[in-house]
Amino acid sequence: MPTERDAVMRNSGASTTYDPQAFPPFAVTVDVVVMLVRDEQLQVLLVQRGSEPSEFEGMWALPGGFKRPAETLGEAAQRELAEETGIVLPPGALRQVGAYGDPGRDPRMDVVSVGYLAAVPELGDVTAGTDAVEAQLWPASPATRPKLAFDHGKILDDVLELVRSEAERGPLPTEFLPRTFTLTELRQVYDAIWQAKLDPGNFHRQFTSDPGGWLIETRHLAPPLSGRGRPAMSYRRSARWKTGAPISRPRQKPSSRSTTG
Amino acid sequence: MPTERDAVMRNSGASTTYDPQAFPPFAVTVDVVVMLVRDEQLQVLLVQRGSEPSEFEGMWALPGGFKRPAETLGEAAQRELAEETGIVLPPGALRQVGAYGDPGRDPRMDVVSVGYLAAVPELGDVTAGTDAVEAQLWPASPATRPKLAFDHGKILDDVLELVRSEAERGPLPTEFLPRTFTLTELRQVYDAIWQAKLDPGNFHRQFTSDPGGWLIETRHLAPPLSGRGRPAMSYRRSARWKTGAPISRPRQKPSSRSTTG
DNA sequence: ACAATAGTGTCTATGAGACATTATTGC
DNA sequence: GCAATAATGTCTCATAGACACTATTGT
Repeated sequence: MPTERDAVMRNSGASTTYDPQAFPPFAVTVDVVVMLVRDEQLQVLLVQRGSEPSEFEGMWALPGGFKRPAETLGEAAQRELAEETGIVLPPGALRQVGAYGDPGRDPRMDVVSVGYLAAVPELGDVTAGTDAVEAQLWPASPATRPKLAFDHGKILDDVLELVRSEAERGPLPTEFLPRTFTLTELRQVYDAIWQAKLDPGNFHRQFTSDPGGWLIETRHLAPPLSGRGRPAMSYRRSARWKTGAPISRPRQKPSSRSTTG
Repeated sequence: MPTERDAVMRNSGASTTYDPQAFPPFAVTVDVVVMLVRDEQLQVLLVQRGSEPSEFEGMWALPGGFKRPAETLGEAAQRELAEETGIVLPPGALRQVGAYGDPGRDPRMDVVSVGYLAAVPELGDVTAGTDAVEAQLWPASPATRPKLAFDHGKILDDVLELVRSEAERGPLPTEFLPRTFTLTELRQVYDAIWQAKLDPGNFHRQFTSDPGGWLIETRHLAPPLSGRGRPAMSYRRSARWKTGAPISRPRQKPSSRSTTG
């Protein structure tokens, strides 16, 4: 919190001009990670930058922009996302990831950015904003995505870890699905998040073991995605599902490692 | 991230003056939650504010202050804590909690604050800073702590949830202890965090079940705290302990509730 | 019938938790 | 010996996981 003793310098640190109302001015921005599951993997919406900071001209980046004084950080994230990509999120769809304020992260100015995550079932029309040359989905994995401008690669890495971790302790994975969904669809979300192939039978039993605890059974059957096969029961997320999950991250991927020395 | 289209208003929103370099200026501050375990409960270091914002005159608050452009958010937190309380933290002792930027959270200016947590074994000399009237420990629980200035109550609530959650998935509890410690001391930390009374025998077995996995056995015995009883083996945290924990939060406290409908 | 998907049953191994028992110290 | 604390042993119950089997659809 501001204290007069520290309210000193307009020019980083060295100045000794004392002014109780002065403080080092920062730009505060929000960056939004819009994530979804497609082709069995997590994908993220990126925008291609215009020519603005020459260091990052034409590079891909997270959509985002300046916070305004009269809005909350979350409201800023929602507004900026809509302005830059045309995507309108339902309230509560955003969760904060963290704040990023390393010196020099933006060569143009002193800026602190707050990252947000929006897990969505799918994207409607994506209309690239005025300054964004283009907006499209990319695989979220560091191995398959382009190099990102600013420190957005770090933000996205943090988001990936957050998603994988949250999947073990909350209903975040259901946010990747529409209001009602089948257990197979939900399992595919977990598979994408953890890059796993969870057992369908065990998965079904785990999520239905506490009726009403994790999921609510709708009385409606959903046809199988491939056209063939038995129709599946449709579920929606339970309001009681705040913390905990009936499932945990598999210990290791299909590579045989026993590094328990 | 800043984009010229959004770099408009100096007066929240309505202005249409276009200036590619302008942005709404914010103060960026850091607030530090210094937490420790004492008297079987989590306690937090608070400072009593001077007369600065009259709304919060004499109230208790988290130590903190302005970020400078040339330092990271974490460095700012470390520096501000030292300036206001005299506490010097080892590197890596701080972890970010979140960013807080609701309009009006500080009546004096537009400010976005980033919260940090430092879990420490104990406090050295606490010397109240120039603007802080006093600095002392308070119980961290909402029921027993004073009402805090600004939105610091919300920040502290978030920290408490973070601590309780992190205890289930990482070595954070060991940060409340010195470099070496006994299993009884570690168990008492978990007890304080979760307000539980974990079984000593089971606790011991869980943390020693994977030798070198969670803890490293030093070859040194520590005398019992009360003077009597068998001396305990001393341990230090394993470098391998990054994620996961051999223990999980007890389902419910000693009140008989079976609300699993 | 057959393929494909949904859902259930069964068995096993692991681990948490309750609780008793042994070990090591000071008085 | 006795009190106090540390550490281990034992038992039970719940559950994750592997995997077989049944159920329901379309072709």
